[in-house]
Amino acid sequence: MAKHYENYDRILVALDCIIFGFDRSGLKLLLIQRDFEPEKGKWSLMGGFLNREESLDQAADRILHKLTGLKNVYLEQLYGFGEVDRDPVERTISIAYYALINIKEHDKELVEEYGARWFPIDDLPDLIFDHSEMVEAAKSRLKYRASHEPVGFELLPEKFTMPELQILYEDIYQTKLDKRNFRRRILSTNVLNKTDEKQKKYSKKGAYLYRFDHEKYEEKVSSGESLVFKPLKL
Amino acid sequence: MAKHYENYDRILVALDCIIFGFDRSGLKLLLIQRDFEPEKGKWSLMGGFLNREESLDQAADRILHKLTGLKNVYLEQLYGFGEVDRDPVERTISIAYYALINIKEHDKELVEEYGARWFPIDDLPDLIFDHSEMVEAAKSRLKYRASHEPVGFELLPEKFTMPELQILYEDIYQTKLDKRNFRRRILSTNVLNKTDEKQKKYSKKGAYLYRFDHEKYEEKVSSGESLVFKPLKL
DNA sequence: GCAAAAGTGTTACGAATACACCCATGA
DNA sequence: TCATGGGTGTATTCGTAACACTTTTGC
Repeated sequence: MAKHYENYDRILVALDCIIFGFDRSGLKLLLIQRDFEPEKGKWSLMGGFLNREESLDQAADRILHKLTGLKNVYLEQLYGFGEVDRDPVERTISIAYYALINIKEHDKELVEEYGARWFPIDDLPDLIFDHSEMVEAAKSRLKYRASHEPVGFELLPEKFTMPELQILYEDIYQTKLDKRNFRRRILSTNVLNKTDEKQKKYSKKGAYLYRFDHEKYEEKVSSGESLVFKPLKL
Repeated sequence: MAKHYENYDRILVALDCIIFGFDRSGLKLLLIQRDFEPEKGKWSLMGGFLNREESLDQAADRILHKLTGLKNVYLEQLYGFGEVDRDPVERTISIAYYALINIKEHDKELVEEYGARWFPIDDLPDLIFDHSEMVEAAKSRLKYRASHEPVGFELLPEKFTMPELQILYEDIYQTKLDKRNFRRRILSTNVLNKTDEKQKKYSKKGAYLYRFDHEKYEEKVSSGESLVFKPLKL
């Protein structure tokens, strides 16, 4: 620690958000098209700069809100990217955050205004600066997180079917999972409530809708039960 | 992302190092006594500020070197701490790094010069600012890391005994481990070489010294073997 | 009646755990 | 000779993985 603070460099602190969404066709990322130089026209993560009077978390929230119109979404700090030449304009560091949002709920007008688009996680365009690196880090963090905590539900609507949940996990883990083993393990956590409604959009037979039970989950966690959402060994 | 960079705040970026060491008596942390206001005389992590012309990793390296005299040690970025009022002097954010060093190898004179001291991990003094939070984060990251990769060896001398290795893991995981199960699992990874030397300092019988085989480990990793250093379920 | 997706149980294997005694040596 | 820490093997349990057929219903 320094004796005085006067002689040190003040630096631009950026924040970049990796925004995950999910629908039946798979896991997706929300990207914007940069409308200014450098790298104008190229795809990038939604970002912004830290203001002196807000915390890192608040700044990330603000930036996410600006693009999606959403508040109170799952948002976790990922990593600080700090190569000297990461931004050609000026020395910056960037703290990357990743968000899990319900893809149905974001503000489509805002997204349009920003020239943003959802991309399938396995078919992303080239990104500016070190943003691809950030995305890779986010994917692997999500993998880890999803196998320890029920974050998957952040990406789903309130009611969802088992096949949907399975597609989500398969996309997160990038593997095929066995239907029977998957159901058994997910249901054995005892934090899903089966409704008697059926989702008939995607099949003739229809699939039962389930709801994640936050209270039951919190109960289990606080009673020290180690709840693991690991539908396969990784 | 902003249209222009001019109108944004430049901010002090600090780095703080959680420095782990280990000897027979357990896992330890190297702390310094602040010799300037605010919080003069209180214990704190070793820290410093990011210079414009160095990366975050380089800055962390530099700061660690300044206190320990060591280069090329295990150093991993932990988390960015960014509450508005975390430092009463001026708005700063701090990127915390944690280091695993061989406690025998650091420069004792430097450490003395800084008024630094090793504290047992379970008997730490109060720390300034948000440094206790950083330490907690480092402990849990180390736990995670140690169960997935052989980082424990970073904390040990080149040759070490099974009982020593076990004490280390017990300290990291904060549990007692079964001797037989521990040995079996560690040895089953096949990346330790037994020497025929015995360490007789701590027992009459003496304990065999082992060496970690970096090449064998890299081989296994790159051949896709999923090597797990998890001596118990957590 | 058939195509398409949803739903359901059992067996086998391997990993994790629990557990207690003998060994070597210096004092 | 005895106290101290080092070293060793087996049986059991539990979780994970592999695997195939029946159900429902819209067309």
